Amino acid sequence: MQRWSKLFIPTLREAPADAEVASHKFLIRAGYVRQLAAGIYEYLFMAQRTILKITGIVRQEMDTIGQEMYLPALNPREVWEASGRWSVMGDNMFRLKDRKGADLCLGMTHEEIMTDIARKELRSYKQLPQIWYQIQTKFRDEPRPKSGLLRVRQFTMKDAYSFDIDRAGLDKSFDLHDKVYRRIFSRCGLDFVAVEADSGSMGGSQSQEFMVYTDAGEDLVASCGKCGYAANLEKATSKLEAVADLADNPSGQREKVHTPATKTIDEVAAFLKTPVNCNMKSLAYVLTDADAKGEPVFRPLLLLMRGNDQANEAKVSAAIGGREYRPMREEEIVEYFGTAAGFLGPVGLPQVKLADAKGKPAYEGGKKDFIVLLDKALEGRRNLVGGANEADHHFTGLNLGVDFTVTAVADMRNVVEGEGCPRCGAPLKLGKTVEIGHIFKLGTKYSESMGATVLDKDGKEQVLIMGSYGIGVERILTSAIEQNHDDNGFWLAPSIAPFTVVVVPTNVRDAALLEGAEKIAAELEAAGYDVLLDDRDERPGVKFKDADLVGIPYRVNVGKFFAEGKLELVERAGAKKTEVATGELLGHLQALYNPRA
RNA sequence: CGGGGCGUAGCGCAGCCUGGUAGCGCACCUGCCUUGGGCGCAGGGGGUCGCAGGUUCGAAUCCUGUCGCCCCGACCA
Repeated sequence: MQRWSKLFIPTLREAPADAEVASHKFLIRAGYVRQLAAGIYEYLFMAQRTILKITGIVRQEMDTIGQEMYLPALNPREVWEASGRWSVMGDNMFRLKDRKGADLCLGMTHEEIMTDIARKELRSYKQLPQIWYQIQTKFRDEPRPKSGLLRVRQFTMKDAYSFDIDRAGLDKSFDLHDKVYRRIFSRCGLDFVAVEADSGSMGGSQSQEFMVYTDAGEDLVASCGKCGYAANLEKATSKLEAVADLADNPSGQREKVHTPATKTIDEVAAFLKTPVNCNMKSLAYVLTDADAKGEPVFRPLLLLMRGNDQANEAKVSAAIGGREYRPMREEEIVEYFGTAAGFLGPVGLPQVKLADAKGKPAYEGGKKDFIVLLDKALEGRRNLVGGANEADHHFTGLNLGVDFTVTAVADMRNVVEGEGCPRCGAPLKLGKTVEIGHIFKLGTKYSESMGATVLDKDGKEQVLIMGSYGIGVERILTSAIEQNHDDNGFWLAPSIAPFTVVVVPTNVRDAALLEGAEKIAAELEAAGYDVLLDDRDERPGVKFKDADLVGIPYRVNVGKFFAEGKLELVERAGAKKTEVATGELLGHLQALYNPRA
């Protein structure tokens, strides 16, 4: 039993002005955390208690399928060079030097370190499969930390890695994690959804995210209420309604038309009186690659999309093998296209082949050669309208293969709410979410680049097949708060709350009340509850407000009816008050939640 | 990296435009009072006004620089 009067729980009446989302406001107000710097937080007593409960559940569940380790956060450059991610991670990685001048970094994930252990130690297929995990601090120099604990630069992650001899083994390991993750999030009281996701810089073939719906989230998920399809917008596809193509030009060929002062797609469409969907939008970027010597090479990149569609950054990134890219600057547009933005198009652009993700010497060809990507939604379309690479002019009647060619076709557009589910055709819904977990089938990306192999039955060397699996521990807390709060505070599931019940004597100067409360608190503790006794010499109003604020799911008031042998049991979630006889309290509470059950 | 906003007591804010001894509410300390939803009365402690330069007799206030924090954007040519 803990006594509130002895604890440091610095609650605030007002939220700090720079807190926007509910979880941020309440974590500060409830005295859980304080900020040290942008994206760096101090976890005080209450937060730490909750985090320990969460990691306790994570550990208990993970131990059913894997083994816990603890790896260094301080990593030497060489290991990251071996996988090629020393450069890929860019500014997101915290880097430092030791006294000898050697490069080090702070680990942002641990594929490299785990793979390093595997390559040094694993020798035989007989040692497989292995699932290794840890619960550890990660460091990521986010471009923009925000929303309190939702996007930070230092956080706790449960990261797990699987090593198998073949694909079937990986499927099994992946499946085990899927099941364990569902149990973990359920036990933490979260309302979550598993969705198809993009693998991003992790690489690999398949990945699945675990998301919690909340407006504080940064990710969009497209979901189908009918068949259960759900995917991150970075991955989601849809069934598009067919669009009628424009008729052939009278000449049967492309025609250049004068389109003065029509810089935007909407202006062009309105001017030519054509549907926006029949206009082809040209988006110009510059992608960065490395040449054979590892020096950066810049390459113009042109995306062709339907006029009313939006490019999805992650999909584009996937289409170009994860290489970095940025919007083309104005002067570059003039240099590459010979005209200013607004009238860009693919006709007459020199092109190179798109090297695959493994292709070492990047691209051949001249410096001005383009990579041109056509969005899937434009595949098969005829007589498109597009820029003529000449001021105030567009082409009509553009046809792929006749008037222009492309390097590749790829799905790059954002799905729009209401479009058909790719599986069943029912309208898709979009919702904002927070990512709380992510599981990847990595394949051989790390084992191959770092040389992690074992001998198989035939004595043949085989590259390890890997998976990696992460849970954002603090995000379980923040998303729980986002899901369960009102004006007065929040409530956590008893499994992760810092205390399961707070016992509140309304007046500690009344010896009978205080003694009674102590007795009740001791009794509850004996029954397995984490009990907080609010023995502070404060007025009842102050105690009630604080109790409502700090996330404890149950409260017992020891007050004016105590003399008659009665108590009040308050369920924070529904603000439901029940009057119970003193002797019947435990039974009532156990009906709601029994820590020994 | 681009744009916007803000740095004055632990929290929330005023004062700045128009320079002249730094204020309010909450919180905190002492006493009295009160005890079922942030009670009342009285007294009190706490701030190099983010930092560094400059202008001035005098700077929280004006100027320059810098650091920090928050928000939006970093896609639609």
